Amino acid sequence: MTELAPRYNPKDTEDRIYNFWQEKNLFAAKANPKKKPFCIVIPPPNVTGILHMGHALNNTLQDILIRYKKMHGYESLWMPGVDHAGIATQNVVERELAQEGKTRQDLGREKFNERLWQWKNKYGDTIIHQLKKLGSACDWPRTRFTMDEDYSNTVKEVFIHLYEKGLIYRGKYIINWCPRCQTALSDEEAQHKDLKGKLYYIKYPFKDDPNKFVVVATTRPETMLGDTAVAVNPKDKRYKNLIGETLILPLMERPIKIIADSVVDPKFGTGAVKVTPAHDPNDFEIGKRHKLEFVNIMQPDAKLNENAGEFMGMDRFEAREAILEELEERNLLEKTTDHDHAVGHCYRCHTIVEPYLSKQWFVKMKPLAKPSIDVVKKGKIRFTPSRWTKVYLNWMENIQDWCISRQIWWGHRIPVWYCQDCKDPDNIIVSQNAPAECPKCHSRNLRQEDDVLDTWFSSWLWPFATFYWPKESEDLRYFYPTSVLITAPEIIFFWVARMIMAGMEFKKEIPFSDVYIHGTVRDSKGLKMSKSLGNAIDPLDIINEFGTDALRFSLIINSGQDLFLSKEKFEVGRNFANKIWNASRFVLMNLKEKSAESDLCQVYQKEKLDLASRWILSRLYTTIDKVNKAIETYSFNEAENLLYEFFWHEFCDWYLEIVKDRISDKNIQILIYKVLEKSIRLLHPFMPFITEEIWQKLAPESGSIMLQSIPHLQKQMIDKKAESQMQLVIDLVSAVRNIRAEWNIPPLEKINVILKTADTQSGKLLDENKGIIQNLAKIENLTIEKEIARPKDSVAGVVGRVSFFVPLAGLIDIEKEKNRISSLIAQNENILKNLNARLKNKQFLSKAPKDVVASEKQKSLELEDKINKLKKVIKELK
RNA sequence: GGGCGCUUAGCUCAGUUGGUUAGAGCGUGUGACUUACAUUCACAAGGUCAGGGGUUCAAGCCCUCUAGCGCCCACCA
Repeated sequence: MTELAPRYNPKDTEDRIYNFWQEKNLFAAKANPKKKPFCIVIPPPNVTGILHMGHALNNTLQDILIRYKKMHGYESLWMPGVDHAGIATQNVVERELAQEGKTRQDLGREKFNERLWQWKNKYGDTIIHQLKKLGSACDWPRTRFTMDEDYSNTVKEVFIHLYEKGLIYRGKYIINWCPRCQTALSDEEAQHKDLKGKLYYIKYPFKDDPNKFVVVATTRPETMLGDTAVAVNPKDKRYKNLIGETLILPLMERPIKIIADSVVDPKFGTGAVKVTPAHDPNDFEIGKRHKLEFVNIMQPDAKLNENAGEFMGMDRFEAREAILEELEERNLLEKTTDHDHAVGHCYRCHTIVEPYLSKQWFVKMKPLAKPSIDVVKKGKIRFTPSRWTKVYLNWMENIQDWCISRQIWWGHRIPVWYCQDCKDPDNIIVSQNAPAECPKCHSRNLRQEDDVLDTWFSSWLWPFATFYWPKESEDLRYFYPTSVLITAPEIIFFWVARMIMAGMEFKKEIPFSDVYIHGTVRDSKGLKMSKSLGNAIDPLDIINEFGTDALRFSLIINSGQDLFLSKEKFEVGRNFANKIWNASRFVLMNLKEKSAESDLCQVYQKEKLDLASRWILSRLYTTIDKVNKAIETYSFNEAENLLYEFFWHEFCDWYLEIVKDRISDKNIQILIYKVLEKSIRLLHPFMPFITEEIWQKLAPESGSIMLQSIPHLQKQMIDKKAESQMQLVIDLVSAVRNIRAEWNIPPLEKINVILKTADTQSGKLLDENKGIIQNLAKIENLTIEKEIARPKDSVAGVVGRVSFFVPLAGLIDIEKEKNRISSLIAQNENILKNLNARLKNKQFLSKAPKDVVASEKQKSLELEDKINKLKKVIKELK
């Protein structure tokens, strides 16, 4: 009754299967008091997102858990959504505009926003379609967007709450400024990269004696135009008596004072540091302490402004060169040395960011951090792998205030209005909706804050805002706190930590109990895979060539640490899928008794089963048990290894081969059917498409595989005795095959094998499984003797307590055989020597646990027996 | 400057709480159209577990030092 092609073809099945799931509404979940909830909120991909390997890994992991938990009886919800990704999206649309020769300013805020929405409506679903290609079992009708109306209201609500609590403030500070995106960034959004830079030593002459100097060292000479002091350490003897003296800032010819401040490190550079309060966070603090002037020399696009004198209009790096040239001309550049230092880069466009003085909005983080530190320390939220706990805590304990305002137009506009008539900059009106008038002067001339909020200021609300909080709902009560959050390491600060803080602040509860941090996807050289590096493997290409299940399986089996991927690595998954397919094909081909299922209980009576069947069932249930445990501990690669090993190397390589010649036996058919269908169910969370396709052939009447349960663990089927007995059979077959290969006996040429064992148990066991052994090792005649001399012209081996001989008239080379056996003896004697030394050691005997000692003794006896048998063989070899 | 991770077969990696003779996949070699699957099957070769020191009856695993690689954080201009 086979209907299966000889090869698995993912293209024939995947879209059809996915549609089938969707039509049957199998991804939907809702509050169900009869079941336990399991919920994952998706890390919302950017609306500009295009599926990359990181997404593929991240979402496969989530999908595995969602499907697994559903099949484990949970009400399993995967909440999907998309992030508006302020800067990234605005950049995309601005690039589009640039092609038309326009800027966003040309359009104006309103028109530009219309354009952004148009873009979103046209392209914003791309990533969702791609997630569907991956097989993601998200409850799609719930899909949320961080700029949906409800969601935006939640964001405003939260802003107002924090403002009223005194946790939001506005002020002029040094922030990270991206001159290309022309917006402020948070500390996390400025990524530090080590650059090979230079340290320039510049002479600042004394006002009173232009021939004498103080030399300062700087990496950014252009900022000297904004210097308003030179600072030295008060304890520095070299400069002590110069404190208070006046220098002339070269180029600007401005008098500046030498001041003393203890932050100056006397060991760095010359021990004298130029102070630029408007362009360096350190200097900003010094400036405040010493009431210095704050001279901003830059425009938002990093070109120098009117405060830069003759350098006005130059770009910052152009100015750097010009300034150095001029200093050199004037003989004020003492020297230049190489200097490696970390420089911040915009995480969206990779432009070097500028420390820039500007008025921004901030959230005070320390009060929010405290409860979030506690819940992790108390273990209410657990990180896996656990080492990330420390990373989280370290960041939380040193948390800085969060700059949340962005000078872009795509995002949640800050719900703040200023009265244009009050002329009081501190008169801030914070409100959900546009206020009608100024509460102080009743003027209607109000203006909303231009800035929008950091994208992460909306995504930190994700675990409850997606459920329409602050509205109460059954779903929110049922699914919150969610179960586990799965993400990449670099997202811990951006998102995970902040979600925990938001959860504790607004819901007074943790947002999730587990955080699983997966590795980074790298190429085979270890570089992070990215489009800009051109080293990315496109998951959709892999899906196209190998299939989605192959992509998923290969990714997960390589996960655990960082993943080093190359295209060839996806062959594992493809080959395994094909193996599953063909094993199923074989089973279905031979399954005549479809009704046989009803006889299952009878078949399952252990005492009625042959050894191999007891063995495969024991292996199956052991695997089920271990896979369950692996998933519960987030050891996904371990789970896949277990499944791979069991299905391929135990079920296919041994069991199916063993039963092939008895395939007409009804009970055998039932057994292979049952082992297969249980394996398919257990495999489903990992390889959803192929398992559904096969399931539809195995049990079409039952609906989708997604509605089935993970096979129930039946401990009584785990049979260690059967496993060790079967091992003897396997070892014997392998040993005979080895001899065939060793002596170049063609695979099809039948041979005779004589077993010799005084151990009646082994003898009986092997006799009972004679047929299997003969078949698998292609043996014509297998005879079992209690005592027999080595047959003439035979080679020998020892397995367990059994010797065996293979007569090979004419083929045997006595010397070769002698050497082979001798080296076997030597090998074993070596092991025995170590073992016996241990067993003679009084310390070992007294201190090691009894069972260890006992098993070592047992081993010693077995080895001795084996060596004796081998020695006997060699003796007879004459 | 702190913190973390990695170093195990030619390559990529597993290796639970310390307990046999350290495993897998790929690659390599040999053989096979034996077929549910050549995206297959059988067999094999290949490792002083980065190095030193320590704890222990027992160390790939625990402690310590060293070296190399990688990542993260940090205001040394």
